Amino acid sequence: MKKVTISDVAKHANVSKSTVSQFTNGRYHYMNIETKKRIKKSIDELGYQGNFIARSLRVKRTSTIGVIIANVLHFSSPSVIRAIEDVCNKHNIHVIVCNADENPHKEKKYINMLQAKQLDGLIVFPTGANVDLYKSMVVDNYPIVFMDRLINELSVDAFLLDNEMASHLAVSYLVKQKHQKIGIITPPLDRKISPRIERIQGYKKALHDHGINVRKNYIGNVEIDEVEQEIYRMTHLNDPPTAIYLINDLILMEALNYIKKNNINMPEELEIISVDDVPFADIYNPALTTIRQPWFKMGKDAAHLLLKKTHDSNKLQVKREVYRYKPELIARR
Amino acid sequence: MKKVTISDVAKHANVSKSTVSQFTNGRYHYMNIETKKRIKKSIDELGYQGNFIARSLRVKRTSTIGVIIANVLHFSSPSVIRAIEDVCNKHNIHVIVCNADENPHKEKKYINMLQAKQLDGLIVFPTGANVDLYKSMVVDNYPIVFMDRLINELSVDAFLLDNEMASHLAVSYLVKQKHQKIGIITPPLDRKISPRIERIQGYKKALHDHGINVRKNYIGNVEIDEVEQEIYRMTHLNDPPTAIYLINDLILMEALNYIKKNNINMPEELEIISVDDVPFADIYNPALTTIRQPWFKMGKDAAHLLLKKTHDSNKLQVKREVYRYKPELIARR
DNA sequence: CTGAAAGCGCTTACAG
DNA sequence: CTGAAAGCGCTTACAG
Repeated sequence: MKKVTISDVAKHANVSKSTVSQFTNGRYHYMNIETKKRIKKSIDELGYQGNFIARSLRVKRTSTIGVIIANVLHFSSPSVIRAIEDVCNKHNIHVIVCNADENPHKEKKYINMLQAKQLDGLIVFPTGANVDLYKSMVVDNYPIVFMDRLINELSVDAFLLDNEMASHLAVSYLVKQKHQKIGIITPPLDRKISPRIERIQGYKKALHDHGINVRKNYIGNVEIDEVEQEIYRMTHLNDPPTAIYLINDLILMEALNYIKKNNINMPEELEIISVDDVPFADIYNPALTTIRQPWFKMGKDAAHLLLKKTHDSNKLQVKREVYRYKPELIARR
Repeated sequence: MKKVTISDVAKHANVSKSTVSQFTNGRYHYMNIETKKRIKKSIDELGYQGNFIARSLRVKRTSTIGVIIANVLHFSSPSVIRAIEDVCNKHNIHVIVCNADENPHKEKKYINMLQAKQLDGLIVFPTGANVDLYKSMVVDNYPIVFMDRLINELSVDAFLLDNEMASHLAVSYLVKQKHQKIGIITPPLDRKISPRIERIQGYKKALHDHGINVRKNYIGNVEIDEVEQEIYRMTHLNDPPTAIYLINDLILMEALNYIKKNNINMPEELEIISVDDVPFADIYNPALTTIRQPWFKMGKDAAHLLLKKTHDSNKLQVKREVYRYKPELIARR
């Protein structure tokens, strides 16, 4: 597996490495047609393939960006990744995807790894920790963009759902279905992950707008493996909620599991609604009402902005921009 | 965003680049303790982070492998990827995942890209085309391993399901449920994608073993967007099948869609079984019986073998190994 | 229109 | 125990 290098091509075509390089980089407007032909022929005959690593070292640009997903288990991951890849492909930029698994240590490891690999920029769904690490990246003016989550101390552009509106859609839908006793389940709030906080706030605000009192009992902030027992707790209150708002798809899965195992009649005995559409929402029995995030659009926009940043990385970021996207209610019954 | 290099560290610590390099590579058994301390201090003070690209160029090893998935829409993708990443992480190897989208052109583009990036090896779910490209990789003794699919002309190790057994499990299960009229739906067979072919063969063989005649009418090989009309066709035959074997999860999704839209009673009016477990099989109403592939194990094994190959890439492959994995029936009713 | 030279940031024999 | 030198495979001013 001996590799053919630019020197081999140069020798074979009887020109200098410089000339071959000009050719492979498409700068041959002024090149003798014979030279061009000879180089082309040599490349084909030798099966020459450029060494991207060597090129990157020289030009100080890897034409590669990284994306760090907080948790790939979300059903939305493929769409976001796909959207990012689509725009990057068009610009001949490669994408490396990493899964932080909601684990700040993993997140940090990946960031260090990606920086060591000299990636041109990063799109990240931050776990919420590693603030100092991000801060130093901001100071270095390293191109970076957040998705889904906001970190207040950091001046990093972010692409997010209008979470308050999402909660408003959810609560209003349930109220319209004659529900007044509405619970909510979110993952833990300790790491101050913005969508969780904002969705809870939105939920409280929406209840208020509908003249419904917030009941502490109806609010659950629990780990994913405690969701079932949390639903058990809520549904076994003296005056239990008749509907529960689940703030993401993973919680939805747990809820469906509980509902099924306990033969709960949905929606008669318990109604649910969740943020993030799932691929089986349509075919489920009964069909699931969800609130869709425009992930594909968000991914595209984030990628575009990041690519722009990688090109004018000299320009210092003046102020953080936060792009909010409208959620969409998909009422399926 | 001026980068700190090894030279900066050397200057700052008053040693040579060689010595810094020895230090960062952990070869400092013989190093003066003072020198070690000075270097450590300089690295910390300057915030030095090695340039992986430069290192890769020098050592001719990127410590990175690629995986090309034929179609990430399969629900199994996360597990396989996760398994591969787990073993690679343990060996400090990075992973780049690409999605060929069942598109041979994309597949080719990605392979070229990954080779240009000097990846140490590839795990691929081949689309079935690009045989010549793979052939040249085999000739070059480039480390590569196939998953899920086999290409007969190519001497590439492969990790696959025992597809015949999967079909046997499916058919036997249905027969045990008193079905004698059993259909099958697969994607198109033109590209000779081995699991499709083998599952059909296994289906025929299993029917035969149960003394049931194969009926041409009961076999559908169609594109994913034609699955619904194919089910329509089969269920509207004079003597329609009472059960259908769906050979993958994407076909299952379409089938469920059809069944739901047409208010078909499952399993009374039509029973189904499918290969590849889906995340909602348990919570679906009614629960879905599936045939599980040990994707996690397959991914781990494939990664281990590939890493091994990247280390003795001088050893010429003598003969292709095909590793077959046992499917597992998950009867959920 | 083409080539010689320098250099990107590392590592690795080798010398001392 | 430490350093000078060569070189990985490219690209890019610059000279001619």
